[in-house]
Amino acid sequence: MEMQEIELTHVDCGNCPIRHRAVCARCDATELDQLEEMKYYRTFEAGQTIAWTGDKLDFVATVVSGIATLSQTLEDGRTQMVGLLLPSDFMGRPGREMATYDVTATTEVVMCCFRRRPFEDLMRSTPHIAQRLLEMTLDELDAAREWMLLLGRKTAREKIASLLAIIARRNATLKFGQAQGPMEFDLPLTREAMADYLGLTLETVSRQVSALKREGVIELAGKRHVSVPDFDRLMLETGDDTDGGMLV
Amino acid sequence: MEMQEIELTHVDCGNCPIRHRAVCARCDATELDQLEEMKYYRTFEAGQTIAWTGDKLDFVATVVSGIATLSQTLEDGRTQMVGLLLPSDFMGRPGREMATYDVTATTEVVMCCFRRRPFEDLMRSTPHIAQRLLEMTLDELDAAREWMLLLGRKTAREKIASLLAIIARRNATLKFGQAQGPMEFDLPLTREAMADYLGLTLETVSRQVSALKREGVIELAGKRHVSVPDFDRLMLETGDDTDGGMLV
DNA sequence: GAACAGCCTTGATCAAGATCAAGGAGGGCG
DNA sequence: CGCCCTCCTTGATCTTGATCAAGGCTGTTC
Repeated sequence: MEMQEIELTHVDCGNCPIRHRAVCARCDATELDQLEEMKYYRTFEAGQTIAWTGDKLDFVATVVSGIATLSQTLEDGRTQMVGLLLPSDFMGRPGREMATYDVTATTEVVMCCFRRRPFEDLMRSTPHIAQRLLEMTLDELDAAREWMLLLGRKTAREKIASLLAIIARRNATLKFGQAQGPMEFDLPLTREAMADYLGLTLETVSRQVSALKREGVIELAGKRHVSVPDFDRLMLETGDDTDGGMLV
Repeated sequence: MEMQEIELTHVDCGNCPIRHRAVCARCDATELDQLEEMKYYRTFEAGQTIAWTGDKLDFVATVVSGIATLSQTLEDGRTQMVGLLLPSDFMGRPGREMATYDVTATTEVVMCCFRRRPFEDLMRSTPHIAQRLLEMTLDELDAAREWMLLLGRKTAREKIASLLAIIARRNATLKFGQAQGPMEFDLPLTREAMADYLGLTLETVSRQVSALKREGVIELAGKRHVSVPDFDRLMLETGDDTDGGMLV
């Protein structure tokens, strides 16, 4: 069966990724209509908690705009970010009632939501959806494993470089379809959130970012705006294999 | 649709988890027959590499017996284990040609394999399979995220305690259907493999295991045989929330 | 049973990153 | 404008786990 992107013209919400990514790849009009009827939008403010671990979560959703994080916390308050939701990412788990992570809006976030029950029903009657979700979940699993390598074996400097590379790449992909040229972007995370992502303290993040700046690997305008004059130079700092990898 | 375990009597390989877990949960005889025809077994010796990152991998498989690991390596050789395959776990990715991790047999391993192409075809025509694989993949993703918390935020001692708890629990589940009583098991991993799992060095693993033994949290017979006199006591050392968690 | 190999333990020292502490930059608001 | 608040930076010191090094245990091979 061949992948086939639908015409976006018959989608009233061009941004809504559940159509574009999770369903439309192999869709027909009927399915779209069903999804169309059950979807609704919610907006969360920056800093707002979308769900706490253990909360009942009666919807699944995709991020339309903004950035949200998934994180887990130990008894004594140490927290580790375990997922970063960018536009088009999927959130929630069909077949599970409870949230298993804290979900927090980092910026203002718009989500396209589907009530869980009807979505599950549709999933059962529409094989493409499970297949597409499987693909997306496998991609997430790959990303999680890349992240495990980072957490377990990289130095602080390599962690920072890796995070910058990930954001830069993802940004470039969103904008241009692929990475290219000198890159420039705003960090969507505070130093503390970066630390939670990387398993470091915020002081260490700050120091390493300063070091990369001092050495000309990156340039900073203000605290958040980053430009990367030479992406390959940055990649050298990540510790990653230069050829393989990056399949996601 | 209700889950429904098949009678294992009409399965010639009672152990083969792709039948039992990935397919049989919602199966009919026809599907079983198709799977039956395309499956074959392979045995790998302890220490043998099943696939290197980048290798062409023309099958998917489930572990029938033995233990295998997934790991990733940085340019300079630092390695991080990113997956542990125990009996009934699934390996390989429908829709992808290449292995993205090194897969290594830790003990002798028997796998029940399906050539990738026919399996993918079957998956397309049999929605249950994608749905079941999605469930399994989501479970793996949860486990990976739990693991990220461990790698990013736990101390060496907590890491060791967590690993022991995971193995103890998994072992008890396999044997009794759920955790219970005083637990006893053989470590399936060398100290070095444990270190790769936990993002530590083998020396640190050795020291922390010794410390837990010295303090009576665990008992050791030889280097590998562990018994846990009081599971709750061990859990206290993991740093985890005692109530929540462990949804997988 | 001696020699060897693989795996593990323990000790001494070192260094990366955490922790503790102080203060700076920018932005919103009275 | 001045105040406060959040976020960030930098310095000094401490701690955890890494690194370097030596040797022990167990099982296998000849």
